[in-house]
Amino acid sequence: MKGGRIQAAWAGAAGCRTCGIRQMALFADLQEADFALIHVPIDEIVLPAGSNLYHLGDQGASLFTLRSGLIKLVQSLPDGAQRIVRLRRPGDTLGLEVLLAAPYEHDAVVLQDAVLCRLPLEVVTRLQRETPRLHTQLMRRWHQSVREADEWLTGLSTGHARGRVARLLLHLADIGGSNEIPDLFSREDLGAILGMTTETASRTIAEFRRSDLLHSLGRNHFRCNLDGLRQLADQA
Amino acid sequence: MKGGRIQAAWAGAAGCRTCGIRQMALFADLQEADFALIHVPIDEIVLPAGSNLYHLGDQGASLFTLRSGLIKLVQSLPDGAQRIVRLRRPGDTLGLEVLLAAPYEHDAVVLQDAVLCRLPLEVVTRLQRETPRLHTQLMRRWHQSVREADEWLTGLSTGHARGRVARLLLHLADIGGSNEIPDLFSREDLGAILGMTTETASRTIAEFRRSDLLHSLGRNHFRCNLDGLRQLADQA
DNA sequence: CGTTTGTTTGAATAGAATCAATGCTGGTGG
DNA sequence: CCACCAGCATTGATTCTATTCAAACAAACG
Repeated sequence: MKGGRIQAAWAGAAGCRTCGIRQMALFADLQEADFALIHVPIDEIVLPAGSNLYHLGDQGASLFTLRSGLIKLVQSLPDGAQRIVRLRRPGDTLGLEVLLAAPYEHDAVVLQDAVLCRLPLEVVTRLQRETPRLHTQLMRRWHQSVREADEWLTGLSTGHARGRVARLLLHLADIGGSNEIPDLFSREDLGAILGMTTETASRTIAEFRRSDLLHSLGRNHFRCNLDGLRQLADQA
Repeated sequence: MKGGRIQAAWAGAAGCRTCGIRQMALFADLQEADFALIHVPIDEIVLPAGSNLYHLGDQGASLFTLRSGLIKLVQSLPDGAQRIVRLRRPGDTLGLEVLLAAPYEHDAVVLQDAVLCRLPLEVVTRLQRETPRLHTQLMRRWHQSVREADEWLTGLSTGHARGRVARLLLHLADIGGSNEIPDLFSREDLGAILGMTTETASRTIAEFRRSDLLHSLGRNHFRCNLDGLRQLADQA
């Protein structure tokens, strides 16, 4: 968890035109002619869970589109504690800050085996210069980051532990589109998302299980009582 | 503080070309020719402290540049509590979300008498379409919002009350460029920024005063011991 | 001058952090 | 195949912190 450099396995140049997730990615609105502007191959990167895509402070020259898997963006506090600031899911873009010549602002750590496309800065800036069709998508991505950040602040960092955990679970269920939450996070990660200790996260989950708000389906895999959680989320 | 509709006093069309704060605002990079693209007058709006620039959920048709004053962006929680999510200072842009046809995502409440320029959506979208010189500034603004949001999450919503208050005070001093903090916030606002009760905010400030970390210069106007605060901020 | 609004302070309670120990699980190597 | 080990997760006991409810105070305002 500490060491972590990029353990990338190059998996060939991606075919953006025929990309299966393009409609949900940064290049969604590009048209046939626009692809001619891409003069550099778009690499595909495969990273195992636990590895790092980039580090806070690195001066990067690439953005990334996450094709599959799950990545956490982490910032460290002065006292050494860590806080997970956002999650990136398939279709999301990582490293937008390099468009402003800024270094990466987080540690990007893989939670579930990830496949990404590496978009060289020059490709994106060129497209940005030549075609207006990238602008909207770029703004959409920025906007989504801001929205998610605000939501984490108000929903996941405010109020009592029970309410925060409940809201996170609902959020995850909502994303997954069912009332099941797959084995994504360690208790430590839960704590780092919610700004509480591992122990409190564990205790709260245990309490939810006893109150039949959660039902274990395996290691950290749950089915949840959405209505019950919603009630907690809205009050506490 | 509750009522609040826009109590705008129209103060004439602003002359963007000769604007005193343009170099720090959204239109910083525009050139002479670009201004010809602005076919609608840019109104100037004056709002007194306590009034509302816009409300969460309003379907807006304008962005705003804050020329002077201070504005808080507030989101309400399901249980009725409020959380201040960001502050906007002179030079900042408000309402970027309307570029994506989204309704305003916060209540924008004036903390210090404010003067703003109202930028009609059509003006900004036209400039965006016709000149590349707006793109960088737009991205800079989005980027700054994300950065600020992340900073609030890690710095102001994590750890003990003392550390959070200390970090906020340092942040304010840093912005002001001195070790003095003017009378900006009520205790209630401090609580809403830091995610704690008014009482805890009050107690913490009182404690800082007793420990000579703060020295009262008036109502809520302080001189602060930066080194002492830094020590608290880094550990707690 | 009384009234309102915001601040401070107090006492009691509830909540979360901390410190420490135990349990569980999956992986490794004998 | 089994025994052991390492890494999480859980649980308990205690301490510390923040919230809550309530009251006193101060300043600002009509």
